[in-house]
Amino acid sequence: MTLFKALGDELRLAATLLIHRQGELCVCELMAAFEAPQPKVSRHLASLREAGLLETERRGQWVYYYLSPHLPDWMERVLEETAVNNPALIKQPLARLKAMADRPAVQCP
Amino acid sequence: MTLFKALGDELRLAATLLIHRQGELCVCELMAAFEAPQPKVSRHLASLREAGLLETERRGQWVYYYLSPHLPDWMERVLEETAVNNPALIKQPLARLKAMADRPAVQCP
DNA sequence: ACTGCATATTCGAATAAGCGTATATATTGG
DNA sequence: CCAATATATACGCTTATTCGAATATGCAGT
Repeated sequence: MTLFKALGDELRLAATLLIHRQGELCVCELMAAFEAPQPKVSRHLASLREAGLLETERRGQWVYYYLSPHLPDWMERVLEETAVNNPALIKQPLARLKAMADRPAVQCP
Repeated sequence: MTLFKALGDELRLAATLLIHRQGELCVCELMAAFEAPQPKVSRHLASLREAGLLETERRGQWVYYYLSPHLPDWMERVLEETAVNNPALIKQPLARLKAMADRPAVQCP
């Protein structure tokens, strides 16, 4: 049961929720959303991946993180409950993400 | 969002689920269930209480811990999901609890 | 091959968590 | 008041986490 330890850090929790909300995000987008230095973001994403929560796909120079499709249903429900009931956790990061300039590969402009 | 940090420790998570399952438990029952020393149990329970997950009621020499009635519904659902999908977490503690001798104030013998 | 950008990793330092032992507090029953 | 039991807290120590700075890797374009 490493789920809760993984979500026990504020940045990791918010990043997970933001990724859940957005489908997928690359490191530089998360840096912008959380105004956090690159190694910090990278490290936390790595531990989320090691915990089995996230998976990655390299696309050009960017590495995209998304929720693991192998996540047990109950864990997805936990994330969903958390997201629905704590919108404040990602409100600002979401705003900064939308305001981000030179965002790579935005799906719907 | 201190919920996940509180549940990030294995003993705290299992104790919370056991209390959720049993309604309420005193410190010595949890010591027996987890075969853990008293200060350890006491400290973890204190941090769960500080996190708002548990409340206490002294009854004679015993202090009973139970899920806070003020827990937001979504947190209760998270606990429920976790309990239902991770029965192994409390299986042995539950067995030891039932096998416990001189258990104080058992509701239904 | 070289440069620039994105990401990952390493390193040492700082901080926080957790533990066991010892001690303090509360309650009960003499 | 005293002894016994249950629980809480304080202390020092060990181990984990987290961090920033520096460095390494990987890909793209020239």
